[in-house]
Amino acid sequence: MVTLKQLAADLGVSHGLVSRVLSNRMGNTGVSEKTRQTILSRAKELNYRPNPNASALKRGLRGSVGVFLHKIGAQGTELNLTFVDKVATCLSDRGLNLLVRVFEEDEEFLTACNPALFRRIDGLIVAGIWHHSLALKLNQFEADGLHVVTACHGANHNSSIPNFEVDQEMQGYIATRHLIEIGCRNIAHINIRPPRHQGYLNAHQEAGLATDPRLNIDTEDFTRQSGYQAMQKLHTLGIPFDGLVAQADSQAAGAMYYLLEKGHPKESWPKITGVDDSPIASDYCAIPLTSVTAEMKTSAEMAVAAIVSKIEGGTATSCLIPPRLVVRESTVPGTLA
Amino acid sequence: MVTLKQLAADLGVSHGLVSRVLSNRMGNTGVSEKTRQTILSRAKELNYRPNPNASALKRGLRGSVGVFLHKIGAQGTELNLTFVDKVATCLSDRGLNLLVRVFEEDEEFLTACNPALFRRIDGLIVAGIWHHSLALKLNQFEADGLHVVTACHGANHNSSIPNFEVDQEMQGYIATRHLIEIGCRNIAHINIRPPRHQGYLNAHQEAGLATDPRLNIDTEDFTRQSGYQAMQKLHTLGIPFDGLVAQADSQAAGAMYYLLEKGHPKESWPKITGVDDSPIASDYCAIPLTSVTAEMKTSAEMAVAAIVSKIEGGTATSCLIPPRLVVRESTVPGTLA
DNA sequence: CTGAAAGCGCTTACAG
DNA sequence: CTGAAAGCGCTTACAG
Repeated sequence: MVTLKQLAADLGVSHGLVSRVLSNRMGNTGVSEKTRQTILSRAKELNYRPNPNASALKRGLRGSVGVFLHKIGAQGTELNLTFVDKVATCLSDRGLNLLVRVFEEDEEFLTACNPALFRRIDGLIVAGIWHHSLALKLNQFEADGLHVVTACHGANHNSSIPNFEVDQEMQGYIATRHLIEIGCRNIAHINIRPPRHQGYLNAHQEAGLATDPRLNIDTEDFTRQSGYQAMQKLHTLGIPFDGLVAQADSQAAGAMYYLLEKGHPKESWPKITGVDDSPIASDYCAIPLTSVTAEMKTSAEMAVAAIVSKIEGGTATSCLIPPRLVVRESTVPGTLA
Repeated sequence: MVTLKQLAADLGVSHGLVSRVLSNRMGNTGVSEKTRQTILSRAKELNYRPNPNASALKRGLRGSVGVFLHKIGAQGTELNLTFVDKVATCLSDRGLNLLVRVFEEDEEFLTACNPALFRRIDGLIVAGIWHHSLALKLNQFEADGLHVVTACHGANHNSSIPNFEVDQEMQGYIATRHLIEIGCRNIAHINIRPPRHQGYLNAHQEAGLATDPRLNIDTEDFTRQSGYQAMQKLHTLGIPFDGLVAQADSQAAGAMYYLLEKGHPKESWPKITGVDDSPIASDYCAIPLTSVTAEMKTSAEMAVAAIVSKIEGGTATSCLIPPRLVVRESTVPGTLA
């Protein structure tokens, strides 16, 4: 557990110099390259790490970043854990601590957002679903001097707060394009988020195909139940279709469950896609589900980079992250899981 | 953002006194009750919070606790997120930071356990599955002066490291007792963890019932697939049974899926129980599943209390946490979800 | 090109 | 009963 002073004494230079060299904040100070190298290599040898508490104290920082998570995704998707894990690792790599809170309801969020908490963090990453009252709150935090970035779905791009979310329109688009490419010509849609629906429409337009509005089923939430009911409605309609774009793995699971329960042989099922690429897709669907990624890791990385930049006085701009398609049995039989 | 000195100046006393009063560490110091109350109330009014960095620095602590999570439970159970969330809240309430890492493989764990990390934490909470090589590693950390507690399943109780886990024998016991109470007399068992199996046996013995060893199906893992295959084996055996104790919600889900796929009417299904009380039980089973809790929140609370106690120079002892039964449709039709 | 010194906000042994 | 003072491990403006 070597300290700066011990390291400096060992090297025979002042600890101020060592600090400046190691943190690469030389200011008006100069060093010979030789001394610099000696300091760097000895620091490595002795495994020196600055004490984050002392550093933060001196620099007037807290050394922690808050990560507030509104639970998103249907239960069981584990999107949240993936996000937290990645944020934690990225922050830790930069010597920052993490203050996590997970919320199910807005009220809990507001309670947790108290002055006591804000005394302990330099910045706040908020993840979940974007909505107007949340944005107002966050703008107020910014005005009070707390740096904020979001990794929220459906963010308003006019907001001055940088946001990092997957491109939902592209999610709808690549799922639909995939179905078209493998030969589907009548593709139903379990609809809830307009951007994803737009992607569904765009893929059809690009391929010169018409969409049948009757095959679009609006739903209220991302539960398995809503997928089940949507499939039931489609079935009742009686219009044949050979593809189904669901907006969540959980909904796709519910749709498959309906088909299974009603005894439809699997060979007769439409080709189905989901969204999230969650354990539900790989393990909890009747047929392993082709799905579009939610890019939680990427948004975590970007959110951390952005909050760090803001804390250090820099800037950060929003980014819409492109998703990827993960092909499984539900659209291409014989695919290895 | 009031500091100790500002608060002291406002009160007209020395900041040393304020520190001692607020932290309740009076040592040889005395204060009149009146002064004490004045200090306390003014601190509250001004919303004073000690700077955790300064406090930790002075006290020779790091102010952070590591939480290392070996992913446990089948995917989709969200046990891990529940645990992290609770640990985070408990630590935060005590002014401690959190350094989370989530691991899937032992190797990642070992890589993360490096000196650089240990410079940043006062203690380590390890959650996941207990195994011997892990224990050796943890004992070594303890020897190196890092405080460790575990919240691991299947811990060896001879270990000197305090462990907080749900009572697995009781999990098997209360699930089985419940089935016996509602009238089941031939109860199959999807078996993987010996303690849970022991609980299954104990419940029978207590009720004066014999168990049929042929209805015990050994499995290799907690996946849905293993539950599916176990149900298939039971079906092939042809021995009638009216209850089924699965050792995980995921296995129960797989067993139900088999029954559904083979077209067995739900009325003819055995009464089924799971373990974990996860979203799988409530949302992803063909029938909402009666399940036994994993008590992740309680073990998180206990682990935090224990690590804090150790850091502050106290002691901590292991605890086996009693689980609870959550009754749903799969054993008592008509139960509200 | 380099070092001495002040100070971040606390805690606590010590002196009165 | 109470306060002045040293010092935790850093960073950085300043003097040489």
